[in-house]
Parts: sequence; structure tokens; C-alpha cells
Amino acid sequence: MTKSREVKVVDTTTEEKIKEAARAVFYKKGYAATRTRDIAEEAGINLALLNYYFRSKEKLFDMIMLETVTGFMHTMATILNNEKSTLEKKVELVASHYIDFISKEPNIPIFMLSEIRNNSDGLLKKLPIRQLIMQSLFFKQHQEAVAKRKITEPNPLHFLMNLLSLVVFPFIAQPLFQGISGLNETQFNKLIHERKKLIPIWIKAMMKAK
Amino acid sequence: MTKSREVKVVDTTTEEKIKEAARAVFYKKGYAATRTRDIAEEAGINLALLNYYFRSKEKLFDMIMLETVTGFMHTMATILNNEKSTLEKKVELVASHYIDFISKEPNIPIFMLSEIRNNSDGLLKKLPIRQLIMQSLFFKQHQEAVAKRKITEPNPLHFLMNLLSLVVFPFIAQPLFQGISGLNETQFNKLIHERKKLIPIWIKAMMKAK
DNA sequence: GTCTATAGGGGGATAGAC
DNA sequence: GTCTATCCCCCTATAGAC
Repeated sequence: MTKSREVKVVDTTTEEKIKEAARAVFYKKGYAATRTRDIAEEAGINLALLNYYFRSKEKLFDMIMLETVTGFMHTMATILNNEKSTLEKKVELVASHYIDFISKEPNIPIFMLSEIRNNSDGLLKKLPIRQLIMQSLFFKQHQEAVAKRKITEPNPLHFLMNLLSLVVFPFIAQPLFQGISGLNETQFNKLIHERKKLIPIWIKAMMKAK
Repeated sequence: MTKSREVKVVDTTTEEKIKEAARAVFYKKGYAATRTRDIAEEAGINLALLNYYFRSKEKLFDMIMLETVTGFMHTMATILNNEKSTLEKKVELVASHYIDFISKEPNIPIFMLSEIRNNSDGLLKKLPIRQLIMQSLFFKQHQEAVAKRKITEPNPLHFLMNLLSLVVFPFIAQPLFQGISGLNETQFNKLIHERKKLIPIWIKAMMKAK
């Protein structure tokens, strides 16, 4: 490995610094409440450089939004289409992966979902989300399980909604649940990590209910 | 009933008109993206009147935010403390009530949860949320059910999180799920209303799982 | 109470030196 | 590529007439 490659890992370019700063600020505050000055400060650069590299706040935002949603859906599709895992294993993988992922970036879900709401015509319809998910192996395995009477709920969308609800919502409503319970952040995090094991058990029971 | 009371029901005062307009716009766009001009236009009044009645955008927002959160928690506490209903019935009531409620105001959940996130020190700690919920009959009934081995999950917070996740999250992620499924709004609404019956069944099964 | 007109400030974007 | 200085629009809030 050359020196220059080593350096490249540590020292990021100015463009990358701005993008990472923008990501952090946008995730936390959302588009409207973010000022380009906040991003510049976070990146440790001057405001003018932001426009030099990205032309406008909106273009910078669109780029980050696209990367975020694409990344999220790509990972999802990869898990749901894994040829080597059963339906149950996929549930486990989704719970485990996303709980770890969102723990590191707790603002991503509410960021994505708020911004998609202002924007839904623009972004979502450009991505091949529907095919990726609806024709996934996950859905086929669900249909098989229904045919074999191993699952009672015939609608795969309920299945997926339930899984994502149980995984994602506790993060979104974290301040509320901490307020209700009086748990501090560490304790609440522990509770959420318990769910990596619990959610697969719950999902299994739910889907056999009648 | 006098004429004046009849009129009062139909013709709202200017103050109320502004507040309702503000509620609609804030729910839809959030605090930062809302302009006082939008509110004035929505209310059909002049911009200056907003400040005449409410002093500032922030004060108007705080009032609406407080009413919204208070209303939400008050209803929740009322259901969870109902002396005449069993634990199972309370699950049914929560699902049924909130699915109807959020169907009429679909932006409330993401509005509340986003704005609470920017604000958590301010608002939540002023309300007696913790006592209302943690000491509710709902939680006592849960503990009894655990003691009688009718429920395997001993943590009532998981119980409540799961219930609210299944009820609320599909609304929050509605654009995403419509994008995935290709359902139109009417079809998606039908799907959500199915959940009034399904969620109690699912919750029952989940909580007996092991 | 309700309006028009405007003050005042903040924020996105650019010009131009280095 | 990076900075300082500045433009200019838009938004909140208020002054003052009616």
C-alpha cells in the first residue's frame, strides 16, 4: 500500500469534508432548519467553498438524500434477496443490521421519512424500489409459507410493515419513550439492543396468530 | 339554543381561524419550513393579525405544540387507565382510536416526533407523562398477567413500544410503503384499517411468545 | 380589530483578491 | 482552491392609518 493511499484514508478532501458535515447537519436538523453557514462551520471551511463545490444548498441536499435513501434500500434489498437464508433468518438479519445501523445514526429514520414526505413525487418514483422489494426472495418465501399454512397473514406488506415498525419506531420515538420510562440514554440503548433477539421471536409468533 | 350559540359554532373567531390555519400548516411542513405568510393566507387574514393575536411565530407554535402533545397523551392516559376494560380490551381501544385519529390527521405523528426531537428538554419534561403512563392501570394489568404466566415478556415498555410501533409507524412511513407496494391512497387506507382488527391479535400472540 | 407599508435581520449565493 | 466582503431576496415583526 502506497503512502498516498494511506493518507487518503485519513485526510479527506475538502469536498468530502463538506459532504460529511452536510450529512451530519441535515440528518440532525432537516433541510429547512439547516443553514449553509452551519455546514461550513461543521466542516471547518468557509461558506463560499460550499457553493464552489456544490452550487447550492439544494443540490448538496439532493445528493445526500439520494445517497441515503439508495443506501438504505440497497441494503434492504440485499438482505431480502439473499439466496442462502430462510425467511426466518432474513427477519433476524433485518432486525440485527438495522438496529446496529440506526444506533450509529439515530437521526436517519426521521430524517428520511420527514424529507420524503415533502418530496415524495420527486425522489421515490425515480428509484426501482418497487421491483427490488415486491419481487424479492423474501416475498416469495412468504408466499410459500402461506401456501404451506406456516403463516396465517397472507399479505406480505403487513409482514414487512410489522417488521420495520418494530425495528425502526422505537428510535423515532426515543425521546418520548425515555420521557415515559425515565430511562437514560445508556439504559434505553440496552433495551433497544435486546430487541435484536426479541423481534424475530415476536414476528414468528405474530405471523402464526389467528 | 340561542341564535348566538348557533353562530358561534359555524363562524369561528379570527383568533381561532389563525390557530386552526397554523395547526394545519405546522403539521404539514414543520416549524422551520413554515412561513407566517403561509399561515395568514391559509387563515384568509392579514399577516399583521397573526402577531397582533399571538405576538410571534414561536409563541403560536409553542401553543399548538403543547396542545397537540397534551391532547395525545391525555387520550392515551384515559384509555390506559380505564377501570372497566381488560388489558386486551385496552390494546383494542388504543389501536382503534389512534388509527382513526391519525387517519384524520396523518401528519401528526411525524410532526410531533420531529419537533419533540429538536426540543426534548423543553416540552416533555414539563408534562407529567411519566406518572400518567408508568403508573397506569395498563401497566398494572400487564404485571399481573406476567405474574400469572399469561404474558412472557416481562418489560411493560416493550409491550407499549410494540403496540405503538404497529399502530403509528405505517402512517409515518406511508409514502415509502406506497412506493414499495404501488398501492394508491385509498387502497393503502383500507390496508391500515384492517390493522384495527389485526393488531390486537398480533399483540396477543407476540406477548405469549417465548 | 384589521389593514398597508416598511423596518430590520438573516440566510443563500456570488464577486473578486490572493 | 480558498478566503473576505457584499449583494439581495425573503421572512418576521412592528408602526401607524383607518
